[in-house]
Formats: sequence, C-alpha cells, structure tokens
Amino acid sequence: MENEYKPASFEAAWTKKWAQQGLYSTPEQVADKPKVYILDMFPYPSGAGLHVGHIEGETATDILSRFMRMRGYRVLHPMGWDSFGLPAENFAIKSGVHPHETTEKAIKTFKQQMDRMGFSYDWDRELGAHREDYYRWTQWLFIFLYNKGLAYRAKAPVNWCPSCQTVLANEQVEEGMCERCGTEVIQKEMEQWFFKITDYAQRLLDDLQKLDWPESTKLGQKNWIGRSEGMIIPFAVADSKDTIEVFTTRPDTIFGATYMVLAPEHPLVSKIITDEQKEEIQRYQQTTAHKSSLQRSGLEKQKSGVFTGASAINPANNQKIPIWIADHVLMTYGTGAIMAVPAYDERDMQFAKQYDLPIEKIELTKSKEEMTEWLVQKRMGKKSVQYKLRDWLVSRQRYWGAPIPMIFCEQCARSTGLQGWQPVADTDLPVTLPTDVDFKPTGESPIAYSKTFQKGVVCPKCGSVEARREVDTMDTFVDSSWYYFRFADPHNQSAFASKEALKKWLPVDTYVGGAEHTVLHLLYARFITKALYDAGYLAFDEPFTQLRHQGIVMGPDHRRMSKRWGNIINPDDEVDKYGADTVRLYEMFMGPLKDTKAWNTEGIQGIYRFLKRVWKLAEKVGGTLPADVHQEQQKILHKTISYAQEAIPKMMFNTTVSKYMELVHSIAKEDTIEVDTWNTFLTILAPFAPFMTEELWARQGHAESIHKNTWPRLQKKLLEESTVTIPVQINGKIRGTVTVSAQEEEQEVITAALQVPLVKKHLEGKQIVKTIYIQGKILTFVV
RNA sequence: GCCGCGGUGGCGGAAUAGGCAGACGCGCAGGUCUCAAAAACCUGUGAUGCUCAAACAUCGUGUGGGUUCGAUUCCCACCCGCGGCACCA
Repeated sequence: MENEYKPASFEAAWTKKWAQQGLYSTPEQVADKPKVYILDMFPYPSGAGLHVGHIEGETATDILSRFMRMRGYRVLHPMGWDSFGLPAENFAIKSGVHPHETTEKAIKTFKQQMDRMGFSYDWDRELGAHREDYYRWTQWLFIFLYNKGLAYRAKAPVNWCPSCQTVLANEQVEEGMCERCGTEVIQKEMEQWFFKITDYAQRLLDDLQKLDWPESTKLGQKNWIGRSEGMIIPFAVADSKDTIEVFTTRPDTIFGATYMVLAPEHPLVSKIITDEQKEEIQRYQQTTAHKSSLQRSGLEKQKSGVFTGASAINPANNQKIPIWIADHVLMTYGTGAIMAVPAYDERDMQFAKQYDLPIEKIELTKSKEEMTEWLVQKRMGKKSVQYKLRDWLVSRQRYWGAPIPMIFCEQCARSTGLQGWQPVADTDLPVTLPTDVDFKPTGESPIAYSKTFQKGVVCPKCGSVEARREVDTMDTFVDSSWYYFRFADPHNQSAFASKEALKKWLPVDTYVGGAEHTVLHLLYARFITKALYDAGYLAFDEPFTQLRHQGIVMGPDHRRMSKRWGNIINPDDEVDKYGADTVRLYEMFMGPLKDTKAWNTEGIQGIYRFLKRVWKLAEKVGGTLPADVHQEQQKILHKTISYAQEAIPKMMFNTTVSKYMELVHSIAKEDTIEVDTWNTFLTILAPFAPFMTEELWARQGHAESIHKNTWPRLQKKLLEESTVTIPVQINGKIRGTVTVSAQEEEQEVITAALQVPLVKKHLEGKQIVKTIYIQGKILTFVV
C-alpha cells in the first residue's frame, strides 16, 4: 500500500530539482554535436491559462526534445510569450487594470502550468514581446525595413466601428459586425504604415517547394499569394485622350468583351463621367464606401453597378463598349478595371443579365498563349503577373503593442516636401510605451492622450522641436515574425541576435503549432526572414525547415471546447487527478498529432491504469530469467526501441505508446524483470513520462538524472526473425497459415501449405492454375 | 461557389511500395478478490449463420463501378462530414 503510485508526491519536487540543477539549460559549446532547434509557436498568455490544446503541441515538442538530447544532439528548446495584444487591452477597458499587470500575471500562470507538465524549456532564454528589451528590437526591425524601403506610409481603408469610435483589427470584425458591440463596421480611409511584403510575393511562392511543411499549409500560402498570369491591355476611352488599362487572364476572349467595369475608387472615374451622370455616380460611390466588409467580401451575392455614360474602344476589334462602375471590381487587384466577357465569365454574365448588357457568344480562334503573343506583337497589350497578396498593414490604433518608432517633423516636412517622417535614432530605442493613458475608446490611439509620450521629442534629423511621435502601435504579428531569432541570443544588448548565435542555432528545425496560423504568421515570418537575409543578417532565407500542426482537442461531447457548452477540460484538474505524466501520455495517445480529436474522460483512465501498472512492475525488478525467455524478451524490447526511434522523429506518438503497452504486457507476464531490461525500458519511456521514470530511476539508487541517459543502442540482430508465419490463400481467400523458416525455398513452402487440412479441403477436386509466392509474405493458389 | 482534408467495430484509433482488417486503449459482458462496493487482476468482445461451445462458412473499411490471384490501400463516378478562401477579372 505504501508503494502506491502517487504522482503528486514527487512531481513538484522533481520540477524544482531539475530547475536547480539547470538540467534543461541549453548546451552552449558542444562543437562535436549536431544542433537541433525545436520550437513551439509563441503562445498568447491569456487570463484563462494554458489549455489542453497548448499542451498537446508542447508535449509533442517536449518528447521530441528529450529524445533528441538522448540521441546526442544539442537541443535548443525555448519558450516565450506573444504578450502584446487585444484581450489584455479590452480587459483593461472593462476593468481598469493595466495590461502590463494582467499580462505578467498570466505569464506567471502559464509558466507554472508548463513547469507542472514537466516541459523541458530553457527558462534562461524566456522572452516576452511586451518587455522593453524585446520590443526595442521589434522597433529596430521596423526601422530596418523603413531604411530598406520596405516600410512606407499610405492611405488605406480600415475597419471602423462607429459606436465604439475605434479602428478594429480584422480579427475583431465578425461577419461584418464589431465583435464587442455588434454594430456594423464601416470602411474608413486613414494614413497607415505598411510593410512591402508584395515585393517578396514570387519568392515566398517559389521557396515553398523547399520546405518540409504539410501540403495543405503550403497550398494555403500559395492561394493567399494568389499568383495569376495574364495581360494588361489598354482600352482607349472614346472621344478622349485617356486610356484605361485592364488586367485579364483570358486575353483569348477579348473579342467577346462587351462592356468594361471600373472599381468605384478608380482614379479615372471622376474624369470620364458625363455631367448628367455625376450625381448618380457620386451617390453610388458613397453607398459603396459605407458598405460593410461583409458586403464587400462577396457574401452578398447581388451585384450593383452604375453606367458612366462613357465608352471605351476594344483595341482588338475597335468596337465601342460602355464603361460601367461596380463595386465587385476591386481597386486593390490588377488595375482596378476589367474588360467584361459575359460569354466566358459567370460574374460578367450575371452583371450583364442584371443590367441588360450585350452578350456576345464568340468562337475562340486562338489559344490563350497564341492570343497573348498576337496582342504583344500588335502592341495592344503586355504580359503581366498579378498577386492577390497585399502589403501588410502594421499600424494599430491601439495601446498594448510596440510603439512605431517614427517621428513626424514639421520642419523637415516643410523643407523637403514629403519627407516629414524620420526614424527614431537607434540610440534612442526603445520608444517606451507610456503608462499614463486612458484605455477608453475615443477614435484615436490611446497613446495620443499620454502627457509624457511627446515630451522633449525632437526631430532625429534636423533637431527641430516641431516634432511629434507616431502614436500608433504595431500589429502584434510583427512581434511574432522574428522572435525565433531572439531565442538564439536573448540577452544581446547590441543586436537582435549575434551572427554567431544565429549561425549556431538557426533555422528552426521543427516548428509545431496550430493550423490557424497557416497563412498570416507563417507568411510574415518568412517575409521578415527573407528581408533580413537580403541585407546580410542571416545565412538562410527560410525560418522553419519542418513544420507540423497539432489538431484541435474537442470536448468530451465532440464539440469545440467552450464556456457555452460547459465542456472545457482544464489541464490543472486533470493533473490533480492523474498527475502530469498521465496527461502527457494521454494527449499523445488520443490519436495522430495533426488530427482533431475529442477528449475522453474515461480514455485518460486507461493511460493512468497503464502507468500504475508500470509503477507496480518496479517491485519485480532484480532477478534473472531463463535463457530462452530472456532472449524472447530482448527481441520484443529491441523491436520496441526500433519502433520508437523511427516513430518519434515523425511524431507518431500514439502508436509508440501502444508499442510500449505491448512491451509492458510482455515483461509483466514473467515473475521477475531483469535490471537491464527495466533500465532500458525506463529510458525509452522517460521522454514521455519524465516524472515517473525519474522517480523510479532514483529509487533504484541512481544519482544522476535519467534524463541524462543516452538512448539505448539498438541491437539489429535481435530484430531478425528465424521463422515466419505465411498466410495461404486460395483465390484471394485466406484458408490457413504455414510457419516456415524465413529463408525457405518456394517449393518447400508450397509443399508445406498443401499439407494444411483446410487448404487441402478447399483444393479438393480443383485444378491449380497458378501459384504465387511472395518471399516471406504470402502464398496464393489460383484455381 | 472554389480549394484542401477526411469517412474503418458501441467509441478514440491501428494497418496502405496492394498481401492474415480491427494493433493499443475505452466501453461492454462474464469471472477472481470482497459482507458489499470501489480498486486491481483474468477471460471474452465486428456482424450473421450453423437451435450451447468448438470448428466452419458467409458478409464486412461511406455508396456504386473498375483494375488484380488478392483492394481499407490504386483508378473512375457519386454521397456525407470537417476546415480554409471568398466577386482576385
């Protein structure tokens, strides 16, 4: 009874001891060992604490890290916090508690929970996006991009909630409504900072092929970048000197173009319209400008348009075609103008029918390629490649983020025209986030109301006091676009990371996180990496060599975990009940890492039972087995080792656990367990169940941690089977088996098979037409 | 609408260079222990037929076809579920 498995009695003590020993600190100078960098996606430290989904991915990387250490690699396995962001700020608006306080508190909880799970992070390298020594380098990155011409300021439509009087991030707009108050969100033009990710569109597309990522994720990126090849063809405006360029991927259909459509924001709209049309068009433009993102994103199927009164000349056949304006044509893609070919485009057809426009069913005489060449030769158009990808809008009219390190100088603006914006001098970084702000939404950045933020600001270029800081902060995706560099050298005061440290650890070898980051985070990180690579800061241009996603963990009722359903599994409760090892093992056993799977309250007990059984087995350790039993057991042991070392790097944890269970069944059958077998088993189980194995290891009298063991050497000889059991088929149906030696000749196997009673019976009175034998696999008679 | 992923016992899932479908776990049933229960342990567990059992046979991996000695795995058509994108010319 005293030897009952009570994880609570030793898990916390080991966590403490491991930390004291610095067991998981990253090896710095181990020149002869290969490196591996295993990383989890930067978690947002929410007030709700770590959930079972976090734990799933983090357990996977922890097992992999522990395994790789045992295999002789030096492993970098760090953790940090994506700690800027909206939830803390929204909470501050409601409660008045400063986001810094909320965030630090949440981090503390997260860290405790992770420690409790036995995750082997090197906490000396912990970092947080909201800490000054981190965002100082986020700001450096902004200035770096600005200096390279990759950050610029421009007018852009933003989401605006008229009720909350604030700009919303895209994530805060749910089906066209403000997530907080439910008011319809409108589009508003504001001056914003952008990163020029579009410069990298082609490379971001091309380099996907060199990555070991899930195909679906690569495809998601590919679609998001959205490359399409076509032509830009200028159409002359009738009775005018103006031309309108259209982009088309179907130049072969140009003879069927019966009208043209411009985006409402198209610059030529105001120029070409006739006076009679002016009012109608202005009214139209106003209604479309106020349309919510819901309608603009096409969820409203009905199209609407208005005729300009002007016409254009189709260069291919000199036909006069009417010019329309409609908001289903986007100013942000192509040229903001299209030639409409209703006969070959469903949308054009819909619009044509709606407004009774001509539809011409023409015959296509040339292929797309031929027509492209023909138009190029006739100088009627030029080849063009367009991307859906747009530049990255990084400005946020929000408090809880890294201040954009730019200063606007009136003096400079006057003397140099547009050059009013100046980057903050490197020596003045960080631009510290002020604390004297009001979080209540006012329509302007909360920082604008700080009394201290603009104090003593002078222009970094001319020294003028007519200077004021940018009051917007950066999108939190900027924080997470470069954090993996910082882990290589987290305390560096003179660079985001030293070249040596980067060379030592980067790129990330294995990256694990949720599939919801398929597009944005991963694309941004790749872009930043390429920009830094081009400037010579990095020796690689892709940050994450191998990427894997963990699936969603659903509630026991197979629904998404949510307060609404009351089906949330709190990992703390589970650890209280069963201990961390059980929770770890269960999360891995539930199914393949990438799959969506439901938590099963009874299923976890099966794992608990398994660990209790292992615990009890320790009592049997010590004796010697008869030679033949020993031999048999060694075979099973080494088969398990073989399976595990193949499967763990592939993150096939569920089947590895089941192989361990089979091994336990096998060794539990005997009255005694040999010490060597036991030690080997504990060692291979240690990455999965670090607490129990450490405790049992220590109880055996070992002074050193089991986690310093090396992975057992596989004895390949033991894997070779001397005999095999071969199924015997007749016309594809199994009728029996024969056990023969592995190297047996075909003729001998057939002879043996013919002796099997059932086979004999089924062959009776039949003619064997053909016999197929596959060495050591199967024997088939065709009759 | 387009793209992607998936459909295997009562449940989570194993097994695909085509070769004994259902490993492992849960649940369930029976048993051991117990005054009893829990825990633990042992046995059985895809369906159907053969009036117990064993043995045997037939069917069986979403549906319908095809290739093959042999298909969960390959090919064609379809149905259902999940996820992403959303008027991108």
